[in-house]
Amino acid sequence: MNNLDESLLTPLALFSKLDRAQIRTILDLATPCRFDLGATVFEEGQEAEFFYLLLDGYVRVVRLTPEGDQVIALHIPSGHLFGIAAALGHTTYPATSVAAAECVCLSWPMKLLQEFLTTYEGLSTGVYGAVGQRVEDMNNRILELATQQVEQRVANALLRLVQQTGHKTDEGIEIGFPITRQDISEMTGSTLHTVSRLLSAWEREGTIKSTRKKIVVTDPHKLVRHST
Amino acid sequence: MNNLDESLLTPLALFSKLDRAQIRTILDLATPCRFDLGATVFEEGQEAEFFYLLLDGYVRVVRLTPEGDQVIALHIPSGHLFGIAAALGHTTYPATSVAAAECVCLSWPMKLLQEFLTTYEGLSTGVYGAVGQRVEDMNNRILELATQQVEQRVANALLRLVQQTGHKTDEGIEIGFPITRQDISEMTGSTLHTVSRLLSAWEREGTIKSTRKKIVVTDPHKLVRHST
DNA sequence: CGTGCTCTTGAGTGAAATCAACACATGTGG
DNA sequence: CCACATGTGTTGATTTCACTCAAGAGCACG
Repeated sequence: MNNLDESLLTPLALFSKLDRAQIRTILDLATPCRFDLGATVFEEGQEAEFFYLLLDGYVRVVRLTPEGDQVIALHIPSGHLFGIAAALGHTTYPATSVAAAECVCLSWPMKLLQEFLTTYEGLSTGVYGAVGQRVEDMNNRILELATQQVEQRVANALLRLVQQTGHKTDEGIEIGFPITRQDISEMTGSTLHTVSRLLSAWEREGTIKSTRKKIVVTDPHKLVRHST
Repeated sequence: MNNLDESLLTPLALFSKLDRAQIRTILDLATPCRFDLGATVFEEGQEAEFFYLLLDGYVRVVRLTPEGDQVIALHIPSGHLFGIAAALGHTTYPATSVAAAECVCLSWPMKLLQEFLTTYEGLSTGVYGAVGQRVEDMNNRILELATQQVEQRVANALLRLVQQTGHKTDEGIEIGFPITRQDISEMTGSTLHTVSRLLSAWEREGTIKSTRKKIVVTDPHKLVRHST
């Protein structure tokens, strides 16, 4: 029996339909864990032993091609589940997960997932809703990759990052975790050179400010114009 | 009460865990329907009223960008469910579905989907397994679009079509429904001109044979070489 | 027997990758 | 504390892949 506080879960939309006792039960089965920036939570193809709830930080989901190119599939913000492969019939993880910032998580053995979903009616709606959200994101990503130019894709990627992870500073909205040109190129199917050129141009025209691993969007409206 | 024969569903993996009585019940709630080649089953954004089981034919799932570009997300082969938006928390269809060949379907009111999933334990595994399969496909598609050249993407698209819909003829394996260069370009984020050039080149080297709306792969191995 | 679709092919162009070189920051170990 | 390696970012020059533009040929259907 661990002593995790119920207030960890009660504010999360995912658990909003559960009562205190149910949350207590779930919490008592959880194992807390921490990951340093850059640490790997699990790798593509591994037996899917655990699923996770991200309490704080950001997790980056990446895939690797046989040729060695890396593609960033999505970023998970705190409060969301990840590694829920088994809910969709997988027994191995379909992608690698890496901590994009210091991360605090809870984990449960994968076999509990099916149990949770059937036992706690309210949970499955939320879980499958989240899956649906990700499917939609992926769909939009495909649309973008198939029809848009690199400039638009990079602008869209930044806008999404700002929207999902941004926090206000006195200069504008800053992306919530360290991110490199290389990372952005892997999110957009591009190269770090092209991304660097674009960001330089945008910095010159006053749309963003950027230092090493940090990007602040000062004029989101201009970015939106670049995105269409 | 309609008189649909139970043998429509019994061979399908999706229903393999249900007994005769359960299949009878489900079947009695179904409405059969037919779609001509090119007919629209439902459109993106519409209220999701029904979900469908494709008994025969092929359904093409397409999305439209604000700029009017069309992208083909995937093809549904017979025996599979489609329009199951509600299982992932959507109330509207996330994409448009068009008959890529003559289609025969069964349809059910969407509100029955939740009911079926909770009532028939064995069904939900299959349904979510299918969703997982599609998520994986989409993921691979993203990887392809982000890292591969047009030639490789077209080769992969053809291989997938052959695998999923192909049937043997005396010349090779033929794709199971009429398909144009334009269609292939919309599957690969390319243009009909580039696809035409590639197919011409492959025909010259003896990899495929193609006439209007028809493609026969005569040498799959060569195609595999073009795909990597 | 014209009127759309579908497909082909050539020529020119352009967006973004590649190639190449350097600048700057960060952290490490001697 | 400095020397050095490493990771990150910038920018120019060159190249190439695939798109755009353009024209025409073949087929299918009313």
